[in-house]
Amino acid sequence: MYDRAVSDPEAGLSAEQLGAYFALVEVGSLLQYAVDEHLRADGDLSYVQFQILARLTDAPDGRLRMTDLADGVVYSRSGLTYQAGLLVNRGLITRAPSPDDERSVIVTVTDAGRALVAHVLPGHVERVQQLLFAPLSGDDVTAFGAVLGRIREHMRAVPPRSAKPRAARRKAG
Amino acid sequence: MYDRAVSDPEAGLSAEQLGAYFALVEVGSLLQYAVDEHLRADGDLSYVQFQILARLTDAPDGRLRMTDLADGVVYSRSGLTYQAGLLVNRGLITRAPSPDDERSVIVTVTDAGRALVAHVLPGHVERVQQLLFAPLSGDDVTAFGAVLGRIREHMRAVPPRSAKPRAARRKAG
DNA sequence: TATTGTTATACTCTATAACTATA
DNA sequence: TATAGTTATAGAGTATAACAATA
Repeated sequence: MYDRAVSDPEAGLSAEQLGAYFALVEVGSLLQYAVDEHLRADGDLSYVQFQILARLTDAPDGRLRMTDLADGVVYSRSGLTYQAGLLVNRGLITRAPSPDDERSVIVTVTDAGRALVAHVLPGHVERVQQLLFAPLSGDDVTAFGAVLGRIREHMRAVPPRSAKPRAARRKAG
Repeated sequence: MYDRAVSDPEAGLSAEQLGAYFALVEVGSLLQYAVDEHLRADGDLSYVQFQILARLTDAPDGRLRMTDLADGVVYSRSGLTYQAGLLVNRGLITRAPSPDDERSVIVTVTDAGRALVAHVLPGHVERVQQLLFAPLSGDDVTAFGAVLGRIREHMRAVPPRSAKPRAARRKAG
């Protein structure tokens, strides 16, 4: 890769860090690509749509507020509204105002939505297995997962994305 | 995450694998997001554009063929043409037909392009350092990089993306 | 006044197919 | 006939801002 440009000693990344960074970017990109392709072909779903459905499938009663979904799926609010609209049109989820808080909208997976997740899941998992884990030993997975978990926690300590735009906007004008 | 839905024993991912997978997706996404944001703010560059410039900066004489760029940057040919067009408009690269093979186009970084990379690089590396490596020990980085490298090699053994569309199309019709 | 969500809109990016030109 | 690249075009996705409604 562009090692010479980036591993300038001044810049502050060792050759080893650099290699890990590039590998992470490439692996993440390739995995994303493969998984996306499968979900699209097998269920006509984008990865984001799959995430929404899967999260709902896991939630108690298959229900979550829009805000809760947005926090997990990384989206802007309008982006989530857009995606949710697509899923509603396909009968995979429903939206209804919350009884508790009339401002909120409760999203619920339909049976069709659950069925689609179930349909797509085996192939999804298979791809992950074959692409990501096939070349790794059990110990590798343990070590890899541990480090990633640590990084994730560290990153989470930093600002959340969906919160910033709205909150920051109001101050700036 | 959607553990219940995905960790179905039938499906074939252990809880540990699942955790690693989710962590990878989240870390990759967060890192991408942060880095993208910085490149955009500091240099008005998308990550892809930055990759193109950085790869050229590293190449001998700062020159590469379009095809070589496409292979590395994961793009469809038309997508690369589009991005290259943007960079040409900004004076960051130039395009010229290859003397060797008149079909080919040689892309070259301009001084302005090199300057922009140099301008953006410190901040870019800083983000990676702070977000990705800050919570890791030297040993962590070593282990992490080793596993990622193995995965990457494994993934590379699988089909390349930019090659498929064109090659597959001709057979299908 | 703050929060939840939608809508309108504009823009970026990507992919497909058709096309040109060279090998 | 195969390869390199461009163009036209259409579609998906995203972000911003303005908006309505509830707390």
